[in-house]
Amino acid sequence: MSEISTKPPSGMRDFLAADVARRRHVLGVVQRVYESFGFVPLETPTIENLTTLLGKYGPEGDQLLYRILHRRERLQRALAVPAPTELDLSDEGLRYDLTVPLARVVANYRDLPAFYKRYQIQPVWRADRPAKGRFREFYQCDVDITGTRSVVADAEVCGAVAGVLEQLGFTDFHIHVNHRELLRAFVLAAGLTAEQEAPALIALDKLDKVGRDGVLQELAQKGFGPGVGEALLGALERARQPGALAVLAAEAGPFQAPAQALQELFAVAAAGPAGKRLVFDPTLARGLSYYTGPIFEITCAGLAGSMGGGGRYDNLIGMFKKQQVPAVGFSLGLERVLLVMEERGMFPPLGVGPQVLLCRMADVPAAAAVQVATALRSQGLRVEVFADTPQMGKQLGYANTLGAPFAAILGTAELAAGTVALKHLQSGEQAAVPVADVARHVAQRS
RNA sequence: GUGGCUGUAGCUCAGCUCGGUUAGAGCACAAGGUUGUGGUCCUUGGGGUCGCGGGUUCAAAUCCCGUCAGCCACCCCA
Repeated sequence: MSEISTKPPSGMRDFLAADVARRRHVLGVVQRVYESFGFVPLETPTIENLTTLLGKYGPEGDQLLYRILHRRERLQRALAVPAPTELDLSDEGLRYDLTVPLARVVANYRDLPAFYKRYQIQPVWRADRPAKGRFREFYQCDVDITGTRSVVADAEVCGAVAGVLEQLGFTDFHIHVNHRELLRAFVLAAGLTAEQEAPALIALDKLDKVGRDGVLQELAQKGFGPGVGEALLGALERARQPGALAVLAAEAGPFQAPAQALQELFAVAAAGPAGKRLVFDPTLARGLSYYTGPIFEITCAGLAGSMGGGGRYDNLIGMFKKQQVPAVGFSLGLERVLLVMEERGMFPPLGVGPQVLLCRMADVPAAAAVQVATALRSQGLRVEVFADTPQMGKQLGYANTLGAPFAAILGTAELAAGTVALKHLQSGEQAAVPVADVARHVAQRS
């Protein structure tokens, strides 16, 4: 194959007009709802220094970073050393999420508001293996609040994403909630060490998918004793029972503080759009290493992964400056939302392309057609001028291809009368309409 | 990272099991069905070194090996 591949890189996509319209529809709702919560926009560079990105996501995350090669002489120098490593060859990478860039920004601009509420809608890149609903370039829609440990902030970020999904027409999503300290308490109570926490949590996260026996099997494979697995699972299953959170919150001990924190979160969130969506899920773990408190994940029937996730990360900003700044955030995955909406046909009619195709006879000067088109556009119409003058059948056929609802035909008779022959393509009805009245006619028939 | 499936025209695919005349269909595209009217219909046409490389054979889209790419399910994530 000597031809150059015309496909976009693996895991990345082109968006044609209809795709862009659907994406903009969702993004418009996201932006409107986020701003209604008082969040202000932020945009950061595509590229960050590797020192900013590395060590924030855990080892799996570092592995998935897109790295940018040194340029020119620096690359030559780096290649000259024996057995150069990734770190020798690159100094920058594509951003992996929007949370770490936010942490950098908060650490960098000391005159930001004490309680900085920012939203950010930008693409991120992960060198992951592509799958259904998973891409290497995808958009995240983040809301975060820095500078406060208040449960109000936790409830507000949940409320913002719940508000977005409701505005888009979702009725069956849930926000699973857990607490990192609660998880740790369960693991320690079952007799595991702190180092065993991570692998144990990964196994537990699969409870819904592989079932009780599957989890026990995986725990056994990882070298945990059978008693340990049973103890852990038993405790978590009890925690899943209705009212269990209240029991945990009532007992003095390591479970009390995080359980009370979650109770408070549920109580405050109940007053907002997230209220009826929150469900306590003691098995929720989440992969990113920077979470410290409550953690969230959005699930929706029929979607394998999650539509979004988030949590509290009180130590991340402190990695960029001496002073610790607490923070909490939530991220919606645009393409996950789009995937479900497409499968369910949740999009309203989205106007794409011209409303009117201006067709002209061969004996009408091009300038006259452009002049009429300009007049129509000043009425607020989306108008395309057919560039050439083939047979009228060709021009109308093209109007069909475009999906334009109207064709405006301009011949010498219409030109002299100051009208167009306005044809409604679907009904075939056609009438002589003064140029000044076209927008009104289009509005009536649309 | 693990397991499975699929690569034939711009798109969706048939043909492959049992190798054998110029590799097909539908859709899309273009021209025409007479020159100011489309969507249906009819006719005609352009377009493919059958993903790539190697092997077996007189002969490979078809059988074998490798490779690349895509898809699906796990894992993980948004």
